[in-house]
Amino acid sequence: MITAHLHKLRQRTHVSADEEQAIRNSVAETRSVPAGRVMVRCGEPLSHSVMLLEGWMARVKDLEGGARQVTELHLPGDFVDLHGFTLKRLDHDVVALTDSTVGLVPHGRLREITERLPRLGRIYWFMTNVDAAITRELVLSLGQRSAISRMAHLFCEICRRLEIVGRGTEHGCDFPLTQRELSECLGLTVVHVNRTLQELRRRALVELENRQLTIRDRAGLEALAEFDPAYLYLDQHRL
Amino acid sequence: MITAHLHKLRQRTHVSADEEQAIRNSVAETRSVPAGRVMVRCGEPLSHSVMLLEGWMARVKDLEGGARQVTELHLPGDFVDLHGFTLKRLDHDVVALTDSTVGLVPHGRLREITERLPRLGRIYWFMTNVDAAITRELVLSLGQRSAISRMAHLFCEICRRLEIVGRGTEHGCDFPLTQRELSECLGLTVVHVNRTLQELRRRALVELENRQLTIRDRAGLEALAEFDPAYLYLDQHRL
DNA sequence: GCCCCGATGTAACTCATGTGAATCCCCCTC
DNA sequence: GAGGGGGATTCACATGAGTTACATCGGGGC
Repeated sequence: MITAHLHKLRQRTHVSADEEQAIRNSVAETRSVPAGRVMVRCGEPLSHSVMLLEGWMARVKDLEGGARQVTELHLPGDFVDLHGFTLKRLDHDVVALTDSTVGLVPHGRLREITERLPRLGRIYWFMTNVDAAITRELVLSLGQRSAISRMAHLFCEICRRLEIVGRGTEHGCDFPLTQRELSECLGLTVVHVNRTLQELRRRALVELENRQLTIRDRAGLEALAEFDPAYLYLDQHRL
Repeated sequence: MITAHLHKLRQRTHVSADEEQAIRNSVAETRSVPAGRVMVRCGEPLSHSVMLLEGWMARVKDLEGGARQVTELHLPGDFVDLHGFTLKRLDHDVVALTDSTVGLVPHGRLREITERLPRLGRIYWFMTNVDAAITRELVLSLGQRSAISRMAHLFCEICRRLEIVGRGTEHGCDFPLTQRELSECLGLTVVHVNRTLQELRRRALVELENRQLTIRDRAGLEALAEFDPAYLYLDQHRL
């Protein structure tokens, strides 16, 4: 269950047996979460962090008029609120997009890790910095990329991130979001998401049907998106 | 010189005498940097982090066609690339927007801090997480706020952040960006920045002249922006 | 088998923002 | 004080994306 998380870490750096044991011991409890549930609520005091074992979640920020923006999508193996360990409360909600399974990690255990296994502490610091890099790339998308390039970029990113945890291939992956949720990720309206999706299909780049993403022309898609995975920091790091 | 940085930290948490000493000792060298210089270049291997002592800098990401997006503005007291300590290379450039002074902090000394002063390590982890929160708020702006609300939000944020380090008041602050740079922060064209600026002036909310920002109606500005400073985490934290 | 309801698909029209110039205005320099 | 250059401003026009309104599809409940 926790293997996705370990895959994700080992993609980026060595994890010793000691460190792996500490990670396993850090999960105090696992829980099922139904789709739609608010897993972590904006502003509430936090005493543990949530490791996503199975399913998809999203960090969302709302505006008064009802507008909603997804700030980051979370896939199996991600900590959805590791930053909550130092921040102690979040500036956004975390909601389950699908039925999910999570592991709860008490902040006390994370704190011990920073005291007893400073290297593992740096690994987790690193992982929050990778989250931040993903968010910066989204800023670039929202600020400068056209709707179609933006959507292409999201597909490239998600598929690549799923590959790492053994849930996607170069030809596609599960993609359980509705067009409404997709629109909240991309800063577009549902109608325009629909148009853009059709344009991607018309250009024979991707197909999205039945919550399944099929990539027909990966090179073409990545070119359209100007996708460069460097910001995911997928190579090995000394930490 | 380093006082802005200490102010910024002490706004958020207690810093002991020991910790303060470690911070002061961490700066190996100070340097002057002219406006326009690329301080840290995307992708280059890093061996130290840069603390901004005086002046403004920006993290920028470029697209092939020449489009450029600022992902975060940096003010005196900020580390511009503390995340580089764990990432080892950046996914963006850092450029000086004004003549600046910086302190260089070798990664070795940061590493020692995580080993010998784990609490100070957590404080710095916390600070990178605050940077990430600022970036998330920008995602919300770019994805959902209108041009005028987006610009109002930026003014609210910058002024508040400058107040903390003693360089702004509730009535305004220095604002040395050109309209082009402003457009790169907001994901707008220069022309539309100009229009929007005039609309803000017409509504008697702010005035921007001679690189000086004057806030005429703070409550009105914050309402227009839906500005809630919670995401800056300005209260005291136990770390 | 039928009804609901959410998700998806389409079309027509509107509007915020982008494009591409031209002009103006300082401020600097020679 | 003539010339130059970057920034600011303005205008006319183009367009990508939003809005509104409806039609269709498809699965789940009864």
